[in-house]
Amino acid sequence: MSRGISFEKHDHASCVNEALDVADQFCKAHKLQLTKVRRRVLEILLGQHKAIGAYDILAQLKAEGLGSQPPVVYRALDFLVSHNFVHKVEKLNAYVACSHSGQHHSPAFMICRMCDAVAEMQTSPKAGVFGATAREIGFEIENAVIEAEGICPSCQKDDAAQ
Amino acid sequence: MSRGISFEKHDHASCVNEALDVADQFCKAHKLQLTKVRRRVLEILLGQHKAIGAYDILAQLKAEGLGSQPPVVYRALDFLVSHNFVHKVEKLNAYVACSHSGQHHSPAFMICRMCDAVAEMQTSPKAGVFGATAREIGFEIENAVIEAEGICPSCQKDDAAQ
DNA sequence: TTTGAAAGTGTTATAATATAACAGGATTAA
DNA sequence: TTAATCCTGTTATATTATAACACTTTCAAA
Ligand SMILES: [Zn+2]
Ligand SMILES: [Zn+2]
Ligand SMILES: [Zn+2]
Ligand SMILES: [Zn+2]
Repeated sequence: MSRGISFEKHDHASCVNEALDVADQFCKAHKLQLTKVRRRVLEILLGQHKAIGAYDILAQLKAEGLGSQPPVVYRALDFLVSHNFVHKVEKLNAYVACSHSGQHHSPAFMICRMCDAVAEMQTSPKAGVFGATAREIGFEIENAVIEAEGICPSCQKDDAAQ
Repeated sequence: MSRGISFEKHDHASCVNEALDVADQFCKAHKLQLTKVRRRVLEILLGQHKAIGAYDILAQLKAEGLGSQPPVVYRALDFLVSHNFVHKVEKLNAYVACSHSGQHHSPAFMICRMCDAVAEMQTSPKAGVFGATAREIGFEIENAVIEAEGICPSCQKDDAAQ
């Protein structure tokens, strides 16, 4: 399982650029069209390690003259989600850029309720006690939503400093 | 961890009655008002081991003359959820009666995408690999959404029978 | 047993999230 | 270059959820 990188200090500019590069290459390789709108939505989401609502994204697109109606952003999100460039955080009805773009994987999230930061990590839903119980009762897991809410390391420090 | 009882054949009438009894007793003991609307919403949810949307519940209440506007059902759901008689299934934006009423616990769900049945089981979010990783990166888990989608045993059988 | 505070309900209005449907434009592959 | 496919623009509407305020019920203190 990978680390929750978004909670750690890192070179975010190159974090964004690398992810965009990966997306460009993946789409080229798989003959997918990473169009202007789609690429821009991904870029907006990559801008922050937070989950952003569809209508907030839409507001940005609008300001940039890149489409003004809900279907525009929802279609872009559908594309990005279906190819795993972006995930939906069900608990927030909001969307977050993937930290492991292009690969099929089962994400899990840790959501800070103070600063709204979201860290993604990888899971194996069929492993562990949960998977064992599923097998035991004969339930075939196809995909899993795993989202923990709590407080991130940096907000814990801030809290303690008071 | 308890079994996914809703996927198993069981005496559902007594399953409902027991849950209502537990709720009655819990509310009495904790001086909570399990009012007509609240009790009826719980009963409707207990009727099926499925997640039901707020507006579907509202439609039933309406038909029974028990309140006709959204806030009525959302307030009842707020009460029932806050006391753990009911859980929200985030993936479905829908609500399901708890199978372990009255006790504080961390539910996890298995949702059949064919018949919509929902089975609840108990988890310890802080245990396992996920919890370990959270501790490692210093994230304090307060609560977790764990919802697996897939196919329940009975739908698998039906499928195979084709 | 009044009476006042707290909790619950009824209702109107509106916010927030998401999709259906169809016309038109761009891209791709014959 | 043409047909098929995919993408976008737009209107309209569906679905889920909450704010705000008036009124009623419940409960407990006086
Ligand atoms: Zn970054
Ligand atoms: Zn934080
Ligand atoms: Zn039952
Ligand atoms: Zn099923």
